[in-house]
Amino acid sequence: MDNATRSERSRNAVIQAALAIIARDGPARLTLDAIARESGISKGGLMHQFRSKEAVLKAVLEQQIEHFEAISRDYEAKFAGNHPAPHLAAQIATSREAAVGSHVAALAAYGALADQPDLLSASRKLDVDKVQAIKAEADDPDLALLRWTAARGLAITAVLGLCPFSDAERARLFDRLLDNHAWTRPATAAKPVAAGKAPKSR
Amino acid sequence: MDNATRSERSRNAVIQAALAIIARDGPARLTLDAIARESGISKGGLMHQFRSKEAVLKAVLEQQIEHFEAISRDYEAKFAGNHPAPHLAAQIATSREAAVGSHVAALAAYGALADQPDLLSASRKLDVDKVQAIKAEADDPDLALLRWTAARGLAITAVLGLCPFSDAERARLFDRLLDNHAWTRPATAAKPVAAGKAPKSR
DNA sequence: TCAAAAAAACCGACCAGGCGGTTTGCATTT
DNA sequence: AAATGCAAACCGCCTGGTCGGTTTTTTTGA
Repeated sequence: MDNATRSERSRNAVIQAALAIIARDGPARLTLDAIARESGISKGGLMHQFRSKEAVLKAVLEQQIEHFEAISRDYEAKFAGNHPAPHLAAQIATSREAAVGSHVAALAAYGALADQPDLLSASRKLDVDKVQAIKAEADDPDLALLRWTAARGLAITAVLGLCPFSDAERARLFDRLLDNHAWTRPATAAKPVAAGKAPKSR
Repeated sequence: MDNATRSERSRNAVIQAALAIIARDGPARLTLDAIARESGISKGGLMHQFRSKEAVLKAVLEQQIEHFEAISRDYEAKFAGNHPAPHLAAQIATSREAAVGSHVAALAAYGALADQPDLLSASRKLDVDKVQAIKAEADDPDLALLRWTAARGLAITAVLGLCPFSDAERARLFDRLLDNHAWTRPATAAKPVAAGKAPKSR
């Protein structure tokens, strides 16, 4: 087998093994030996592909981020044009996916955050862009941001097992968040409540 | 010194030490030896007061939960009577406090969640009650829940360092969440979007 | 074209340090 | 004198990471 694809295969097996362990046993049991065992690769091989455990974590996180970025892109494409606020809708829909899927993503983040908080800076950076897009397209930017935040909160709490809502209730709330004409800007509120920043021109 | 108060003092010192370590070094560095060192109590003494590390974690979490419960009660008292939705307002205000304070609370939760997810069930149980109260007092229950969720999300992401907003922006969003007359129910939406559950009588 | 050599992928035993927890012994309360 | 609170040395396990050696692929150069 080709050398490059060999490495690729191994690295991939490692990432999948790590995700499986996190999903099955929790982030606390994600050890290098466990990863080696689960992936069928020896520890030496594992350490050849990833210099350290942190490197493995990083790869896992990047994979998960890319996974949800892809979903996000799909929704963006789907909503573009025929939706009054496509970016917002796409992000809410993506959060909904994160909330229902196997909760691996944030549990991985969890494990990472405990040791290396900066591994998540990448994710936050992506969020900044999305926030920009949501603000730009919004009639009432703060309202849009809050809808996004609510969706985010719903997803994170669900993944972390902190969500006090039933599945049905959560689904209903996501629907409401997505239902654009349930969120018309109240006539009285342009409302930049005292907060230094000058209200953006638009 | 009295025996009971001596124990009390020690237990308290341990909890404070644990919080200090989490805030300063992160949850990963919260070891029994570190707690003993930081609190000035020997490891033997520590293990005499707490049977295991899990017991320490539990005590720390309970302390933090009580801390925010107290804040919550204060706001409840403040808003009761003179506010159209006192419970909701109180919870949003409490979340705001959590977002600005030192981020110890959720980092503690973090450390706990990695090993013992059930330690947080207490917190979730309290949330269920709050959700009930918010629903009961609301004109548009789902809207109220979403405002609560948004506040929650804002707080959690801030604490975890995942919030893409600036401090000023976050403050503005909290203000908006609290501003009750910016959240009138849209005329068109009673809106129980298809979701099995019959709309509660309330 | 094809060995030979270099490099890359891989293996699995090994190790040092850190960790949660125990034990033994002593001082102070009850 | 019994019990409680505390001290400090100690223990075994687990974990991340290393190391010498083997196999497989790639490069070299005659």
